[in-house]
Amino acid sequence: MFMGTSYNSIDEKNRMIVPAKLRAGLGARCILTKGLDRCLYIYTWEDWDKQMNKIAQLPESDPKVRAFIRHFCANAAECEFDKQGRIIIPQELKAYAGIEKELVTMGAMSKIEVWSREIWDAPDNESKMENEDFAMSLAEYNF
Amino acid sequence: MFMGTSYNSIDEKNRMIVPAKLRAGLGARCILTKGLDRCLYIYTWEDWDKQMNKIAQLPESDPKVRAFIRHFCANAAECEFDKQGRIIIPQELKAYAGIEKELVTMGAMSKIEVWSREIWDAPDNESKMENEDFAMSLAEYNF
DNA sequence: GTTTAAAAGTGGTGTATAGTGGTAATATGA
DNA sequence: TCATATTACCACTATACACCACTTTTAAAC
Repeated sequence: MFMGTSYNSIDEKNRMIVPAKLRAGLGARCILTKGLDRCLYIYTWEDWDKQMNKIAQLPESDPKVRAFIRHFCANAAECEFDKQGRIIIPQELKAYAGIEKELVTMGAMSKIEVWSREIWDAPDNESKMENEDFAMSLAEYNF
Repeated sequence: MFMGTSYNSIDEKNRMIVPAKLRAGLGARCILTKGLDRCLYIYTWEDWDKQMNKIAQLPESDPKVRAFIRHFCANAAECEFDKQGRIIIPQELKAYAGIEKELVTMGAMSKIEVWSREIWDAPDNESKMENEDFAMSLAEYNF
């Protein structure tokens, strides 16, 4: 179970630190790919496998399903850590997430999300629930 | 069932004591996260786990669910006690609760609430209802 | 009521390691 | 062969963590 938030940066060689606490939950390698919002997902190898199996159940005749598969798989990169615990973010993914320098890494249950700090902190970021929204959602889901 | 109130302080290293009486009800570790008002919640690991399992059932394709997961996980910290029974409060949570030095810790049924003392004692603290007010409100729920 | 002892809470110090930046070596392509 | 890009390696710094010592409070016994 990944959780917690870290603020770090990416260097000119596109290396990013995976915070030690989160790193401990990944093995020797991990999968980096495009997320559903403007962020990147990091999966453990095992969870990635599960996701793939889930997706494999979807009907490929549906164009939306095909687009979904492309979104996930075409950009997936298998990453290994260097001795300092960093992975390299491919250009394509970096661009997709709008990452320039500062980034936010957060645990999100079975995966890790990586955001550009500017995008994450932006006032119009709908993915970031403010407190009242959150309280409302709690009621909605009978929490 | 957590009960009682304690007044303590946080030090420069963001360490706070979990009062011994409350600590006994938590195991070796606990979860610290944002509360609904301007306070923090401490959950037992078991309670947290239950909540997480509930959330894991929700469909991730729903943007609200994703935001929900982010709010829950990103703001949560798994805490372990040091030999003196203290936990470390992450910067983000400290800022959210407006904690500077003095804090109030109170048992609240299945969880523990942590408040900045200044905010808790403030005359405009709506969370601290005086008798007539809350008695009225409870009538609404047939209490 | 006073004394004693144990537990709870506070503060500080040193060490390990996480994170950052840079350099060297290897590979790749022109 | 040379220039560029990529990868692996190394070194430094700041922070976080574990440990220790002390103070204060609470409880208990005389």
